[in-house]
Amino acid sequence: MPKQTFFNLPEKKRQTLLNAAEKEFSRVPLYEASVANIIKESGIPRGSFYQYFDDKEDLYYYLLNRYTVKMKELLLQSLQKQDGDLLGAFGDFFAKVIYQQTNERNVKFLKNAFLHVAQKMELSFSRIFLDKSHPRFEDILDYVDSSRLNIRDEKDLHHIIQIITAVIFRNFVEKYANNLTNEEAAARFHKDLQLLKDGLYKEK
Amino acid sequence: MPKQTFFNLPEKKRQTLLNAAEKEFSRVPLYEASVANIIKESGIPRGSFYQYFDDKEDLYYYLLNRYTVKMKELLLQSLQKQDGDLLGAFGDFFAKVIYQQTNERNVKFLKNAFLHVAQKMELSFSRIFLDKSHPRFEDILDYVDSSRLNIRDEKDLHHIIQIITAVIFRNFVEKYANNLTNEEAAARFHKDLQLLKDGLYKEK
DNA sequence: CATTGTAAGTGACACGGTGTCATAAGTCAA
DNA sequence: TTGACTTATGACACCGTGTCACTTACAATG
Repeated sequence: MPKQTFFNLPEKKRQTLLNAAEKEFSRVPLYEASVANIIKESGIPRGSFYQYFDDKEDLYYYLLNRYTVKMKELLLQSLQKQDGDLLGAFGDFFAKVIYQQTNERNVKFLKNAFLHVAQKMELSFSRIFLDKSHPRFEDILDYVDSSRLNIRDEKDLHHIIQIITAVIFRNFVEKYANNLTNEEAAARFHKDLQLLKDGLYKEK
Repeated sequence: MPKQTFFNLPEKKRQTLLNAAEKEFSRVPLYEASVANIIKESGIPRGSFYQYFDDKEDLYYYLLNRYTVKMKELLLQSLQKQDGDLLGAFGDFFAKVIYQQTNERNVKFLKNAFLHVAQKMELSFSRIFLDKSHPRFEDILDYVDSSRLNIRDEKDLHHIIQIITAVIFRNFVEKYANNLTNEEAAARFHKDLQLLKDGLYKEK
């Protein structure tokens, strides 16, 4: 978190700084962004910057957090609008976020946030399952028994693979982030698979 | 991709370099890793390193790709073992990966790979929905109509939220990575929600 | 209003990492 | 032996980070 000193700053100076930061983080992802650019843009001396923030990341996650707070607000609205229907609310929420981002800078900021994270790593990971150019194996989809799946065409199958990839990925993250035992991690993932299989909603 | 020069190297030298690289990338995530350490460890001159690789990332993704190739092999085995049962295969696969990683260096390499990516960003994102300390709002779960959901207890609800978070996150990534139109992105996400709702499997 | 103590501001600088480039060394065929 | 090409090498220019000794601002106090 930014230091108290930062919050004591006159409104205008603080805004100038945040503005310059948002500009820089919209230009490039976190690890390519530089404090040098932010202070040049905002005219803040280098020493002052480090008076306010521990480092680049400190400022970045402060900004990101402001975005997520707004998102939470949107999700809540969606939930109320949809009378507590969870998936309906998420659908509404997703649309709201993407349609509402008309400010180019916001779009780029979010783009960098989502991409930096995922582009290289998760995409490389999901390529395991979908990329036909991956060496040594025929397309893995040939081995899937589609007859048991709730799908109409190949496109649906891709959706299913995407969903499972996202979920298994998150399970790996959780296991490693929280140092779960193998048993605990396997149990959690099994539960997720069960829910995916049967559906998140009760049968009508 | 590494240059041909790298593959022309004598086996031993190449192994020494890859070994040093894996050690460094196991020690810290990609953006904290340094070429300096890798060449010090392997005794390769700096100039040579840049003869073989464009940069740090070039080498990193080459290593990561070797991991994913192994994973693809494992997934294929699981699929065959489970007679094409998709979710069964993924369950088997997940267990195989986590139980099989007994080499401490491998574990750390994967840990850094999964975490670097996700820890900060996606966790910050999922906190929107789960973190009670997030400002300004009562716990969002209070607004969810649980009666429609296929759950027995609060733990199940958390699983459901985790699943949806993973899927919506991936949808944001796809939208921004591939510059999907809002309509296309919304349609894809809607399809995912439909699948989640009804379940990935046909009813028995 | 001078004094003094505390908080904030500042920029030069030491440090460390990156990628390049001029030069040296190796290889091989004529 | 020579020439043409490929590979090896490490010194170096460049750039960004975070710190620190010093300055300035400001508020409380006698």
